[in-house]
Amino acid sequence: MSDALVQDRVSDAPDYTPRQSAVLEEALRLLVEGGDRALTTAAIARAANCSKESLYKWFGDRDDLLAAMVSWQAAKVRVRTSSDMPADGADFRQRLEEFASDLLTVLSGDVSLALNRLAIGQASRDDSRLGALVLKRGRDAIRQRASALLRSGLDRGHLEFTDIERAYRALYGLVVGDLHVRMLLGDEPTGADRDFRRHAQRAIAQFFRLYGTADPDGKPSGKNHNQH
Amino acid sequence: MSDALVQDRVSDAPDYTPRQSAVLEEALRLLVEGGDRALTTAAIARAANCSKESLYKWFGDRDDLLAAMVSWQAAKVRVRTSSDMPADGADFRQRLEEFASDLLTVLSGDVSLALNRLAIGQASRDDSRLGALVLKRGRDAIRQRASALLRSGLDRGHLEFTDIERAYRALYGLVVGDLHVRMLLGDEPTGADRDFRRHAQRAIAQFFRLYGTADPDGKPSGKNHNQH
DNA sequence: ACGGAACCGTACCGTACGGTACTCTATGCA
DNA sequence: TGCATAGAGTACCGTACGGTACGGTTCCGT
Repeated sequence: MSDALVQDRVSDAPDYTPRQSAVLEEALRLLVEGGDRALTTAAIARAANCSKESLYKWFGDRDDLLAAMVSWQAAKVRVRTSSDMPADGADFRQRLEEFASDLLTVLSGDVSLALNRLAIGQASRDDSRLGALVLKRGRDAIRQRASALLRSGLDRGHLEFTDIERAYRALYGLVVGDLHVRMLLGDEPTGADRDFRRHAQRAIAQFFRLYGTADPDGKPSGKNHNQH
Repeated sequence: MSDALVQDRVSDAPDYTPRQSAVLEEALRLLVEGGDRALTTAAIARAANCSKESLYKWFGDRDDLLAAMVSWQAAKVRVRTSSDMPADGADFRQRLEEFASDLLTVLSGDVSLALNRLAIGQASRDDSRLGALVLKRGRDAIRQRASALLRSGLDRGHLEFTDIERAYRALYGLVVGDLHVRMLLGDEPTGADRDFRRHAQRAIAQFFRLYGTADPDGKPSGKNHNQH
């Protein structure tokens, strides 16, 4: 699946006209402010100053429009895949902390929460592609970035693991915990949870205690018990 | 919030008549099989062989009926809070593994997923209590059980931590990872993820590397770096 | 200046759902 | 036996939404 990265980037990201982008932007605003109930075709047309007929001409179905919203938002959020690889151990650790902090920031964003709620709410409908779309454009993109980072840490000897999937899952779990689902259910994170940088640092520290090598500059320590 | 446990147990668990319970059961079946679209008052009445008028008389509003479904399911799932506390370190570890395995089993259950989807889908509506209800009756109940376990491990010297909230969050994260949200979005866990017992064991092993004392029979080792 | 395409605003249609009212049956009680 | 209450089944109402059709306006190419 990773060998089709470039093709995905091109074929899956339809470029919308400025007008269409504006419409999608208004639709996202409506969704964030009023939830799925506010996201009627009439309301979108009104908010975007266009006619319903144009909506159907530009995006096809209503479901197609929802899908376009996901694609559009995913394209906007697409993180800068920092081209340069981390230099030393301290740098690598900081990269991980940045990733963790970014992850928390993205997941707790208004638009992300609203879109995830929408997709989850429709996940039961068998004809809905929204869930799969969010998984692909959202979570898998995040996993790609994390996996690249983890692999680089492995190659440089900052990390030790055999199964990158397990390492990623632990990383994600330590960083996010149940915060995401709580927020999806409408829980507002309380004071301590709002300090993403601090929490990211703690989570990464724990991650290093599980998968890190003792030496901050590389050279596996052999102390790691993750394989058996 | 923990000092009101018994009161909560009593006042928040309305006991439904057998007839009402049967209706709620049918409603849950409908929800699982057809999603929220299938959960119309007419469909519920038809499935439960009762009249819509009776539905409104028994449960009030439609939202009240949804809330009743959550309460009913939560009461059914209410875990046996194993009265006896773990004996030695091995026993304690097994208790944690059981908790982790149970957690994964519950979260991946049909009804749990359907109800969480329903509540999340409505979390944007400002007048919906479903999200808060699921948080309280579902997740907080789980956290209570885990917290009791963690505290017992701390008291007996199997674990070391200062902030039980952080310890719980790490535990939850290591066990669940992003599996729950993936499933909520409609992703079917692939082969390896289905083996909950194995995964639970691995997660607990990692948790012990973060919060466990070296000695399996107690006595803090001082090797734990979780506080600062 | 003319013709046409794009498109906004609105009206319209069919349908589906939440909620209510009404009729008819059965069961319990005096 | 007569009566009352509960409840099933159904018809009904208002509303809201997805989707389509139509008139009017603006803008562009010729």
